[in-house]
Amino acid sequence: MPELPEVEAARRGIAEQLLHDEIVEVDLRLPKLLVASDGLGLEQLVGLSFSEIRRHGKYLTLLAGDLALVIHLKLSGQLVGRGPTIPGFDAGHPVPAYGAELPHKSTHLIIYFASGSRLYVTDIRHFARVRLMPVDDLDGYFNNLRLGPDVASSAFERQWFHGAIARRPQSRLKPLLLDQTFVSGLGNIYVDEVLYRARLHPERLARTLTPTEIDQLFDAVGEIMAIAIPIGGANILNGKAIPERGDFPFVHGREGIPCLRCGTPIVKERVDARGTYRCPICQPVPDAN
DNA sequence: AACTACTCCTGGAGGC
DNA sequence: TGCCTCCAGGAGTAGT
Repeated sequence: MPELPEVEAARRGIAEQLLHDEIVEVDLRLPKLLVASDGLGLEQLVGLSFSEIRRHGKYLTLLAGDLALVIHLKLSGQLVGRGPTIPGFDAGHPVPAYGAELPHKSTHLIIYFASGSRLYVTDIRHFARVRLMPVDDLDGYFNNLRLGPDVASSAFERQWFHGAIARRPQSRLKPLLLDQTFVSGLGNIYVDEVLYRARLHPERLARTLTPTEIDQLFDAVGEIMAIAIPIGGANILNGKAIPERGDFPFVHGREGIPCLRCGTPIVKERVDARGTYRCPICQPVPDAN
């Protein structure tokens, strides 16, 4: 699913290929994709162009005039750029059933630009949302979400992390890292990757971590992001699997496959109703806390 | 305030 | 092969 690296790939694609290109038409095919503030509609984007794009965690914000689009791809959303004068990009969850043809049954929004470029929003499961609001409402919207620091930003800092872990002593590590108000950007796949790299069991309690283990966890977040972001995430790059991605993801989705470190078969379990993968030797079950 | 449960969806996988 | 059932899960919201 689209997590920070995939959303960052979308941010870069839009930033490099679709800014400052006049919007000439907007085609909303799945009305509930859009959540618009009172009195606003996507047709008000026509004649404007996107001037800036920001990302915080898994949220993207596009600015056009005094309007803002806030996009969340949720479980299965995808942003695709196409055009006669741009390289194009595919970021997020692919829609394999329909191949490369666009638009298709799961294409829910198309934004047409003056250059001939198009931005497609696709989503198999219809969970993604695009919010349209006045720029002046952005701060209020994000303040209300109370997002933690973006794990790929300078705000995600080692000493802060030690303190933040200490403030959530009773939390299990996996639910804690998935909590976007704790840190922002990690989802089910990358939390598994981070905990595997840090050799920590998903249900360890925060208060049982030694300072060294907190450092390992902090470092693992940065290292996994440093691997995933340059390749555009775990799912796809430019619409197809990434042959050069090697073994990545290292643990998620690898049930029964030998651990890359010790050869023990990876196990799949449920933690808070989420499929969770770990190495039973590298990430041993904690003692009773 | 801080938990948990429920909700939204449909392609793909598995059973027979 | 085909029909059926079930699963995947981020985050907003309602309920406790």
